[in-house]
Amino acid sequence: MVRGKIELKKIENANRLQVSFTNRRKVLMKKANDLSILCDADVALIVFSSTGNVYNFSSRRYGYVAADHRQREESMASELKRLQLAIERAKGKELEGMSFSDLISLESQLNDSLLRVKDQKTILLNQLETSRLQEKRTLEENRLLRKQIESMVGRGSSGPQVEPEKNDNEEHLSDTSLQLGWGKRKKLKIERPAITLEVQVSSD
Amino acid sequence: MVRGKIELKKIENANRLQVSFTNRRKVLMKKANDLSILCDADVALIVFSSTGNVYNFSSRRYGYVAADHRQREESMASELKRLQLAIERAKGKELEGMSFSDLISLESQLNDSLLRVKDQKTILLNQLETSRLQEKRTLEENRLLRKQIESMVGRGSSGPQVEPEKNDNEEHLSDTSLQLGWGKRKKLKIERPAITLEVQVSSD
DNA sequence: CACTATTTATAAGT
DNA sequence: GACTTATAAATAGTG
Repeated sequence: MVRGKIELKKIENANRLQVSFTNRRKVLMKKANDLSILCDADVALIVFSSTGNVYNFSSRRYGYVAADHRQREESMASELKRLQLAIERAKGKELEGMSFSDLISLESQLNDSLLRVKDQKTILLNQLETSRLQEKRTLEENRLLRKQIESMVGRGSSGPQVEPEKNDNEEHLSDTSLQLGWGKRKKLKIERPAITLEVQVSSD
Repeated sequence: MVRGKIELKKIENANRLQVSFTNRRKVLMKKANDLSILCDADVALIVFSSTGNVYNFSSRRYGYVAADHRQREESMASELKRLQLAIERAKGKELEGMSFSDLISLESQLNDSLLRVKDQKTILLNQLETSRLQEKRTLEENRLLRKQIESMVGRGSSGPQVEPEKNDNEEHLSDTSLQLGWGKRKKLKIERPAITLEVQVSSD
């Protein structure tokens, strides 16, 4: 700048500071704008003067508004806090501040939840049972078909015209059904907690 | 700038754009810094390049960090989503995608929660009982004190100096304990499902 | 990255 | 603020 480099420290003269602030702010905004246009960038700039004024620039090609951001972030933060508390309470923690009637409705909600979870378990198991039965039926059908073919071909042929590789299909299917369930049956059985009934009864 | 004014529109040559972006970004940052120091202002600047890079400057004299606002917002949003799902599941909804073992651990967690909630109810009730007893004791004490005063003053005084309206307090407390609980026990008891064991056995 | 011609930005004064 | 001026900084293009 003029008359030698200026040193990088706060301008003491309030008047000069104000003038410098105005000029530099305008230039900064302009350069931010130039950058965003010339170089296809998204730029957001917010300036608080020492007197408390706020100046804002945003290219907002992505709808970015610095001022809004604060608000949005704040509201998200509070929503997050709320949800975290709700979860803690659903886990049966942070219950200290709750009234008795709140506790009761929470308890009843948890009971509802338990029912739903158990229903879902039942649904899953039924699905497995169904597919196991279907698999069994398919296997039986296959067996019958193979028998039928054998009797049709008779002992006249030396090689199998219907390749036993068809078994591949069958095997694949049973593999799937195994994956889906029966390999885990025992494990599932073990993981049974026998506490539900006990808890419910004892608590009343 | 050089060779006549440049026009304010996106630089088409990708290479030149990149160079220009780098230079201009640096200058913009420097000027933001200069402004904040020289003019005692708070400046926050965020730049997203067209390639997705993020550059940030903040004087943050007010603790304001324009920094990865977007990133923070994104992570908050996903955290929010996660929590919302967790809550739905704690409520026993949105269970479709869950594996059987997940369902089982959810069930066991819900059982834990129930226990805790019931404990908390008990604690609350005990507290109420305790304070009710204490209240009773205080009343008794008051009665004795009044008697003592009466005997000290003798038959000289005509009206009661300690008002018997204190009874109000006691009634309020017992009302509360009634409101809070015992009317709903039966309802909770009814909500028992007996499906789990049956299902597990039949599936084997 | 360095150089260079030219435009911009700037402080101080009017 | 707006204009002026002397000088520093930034910039696009080039080597």
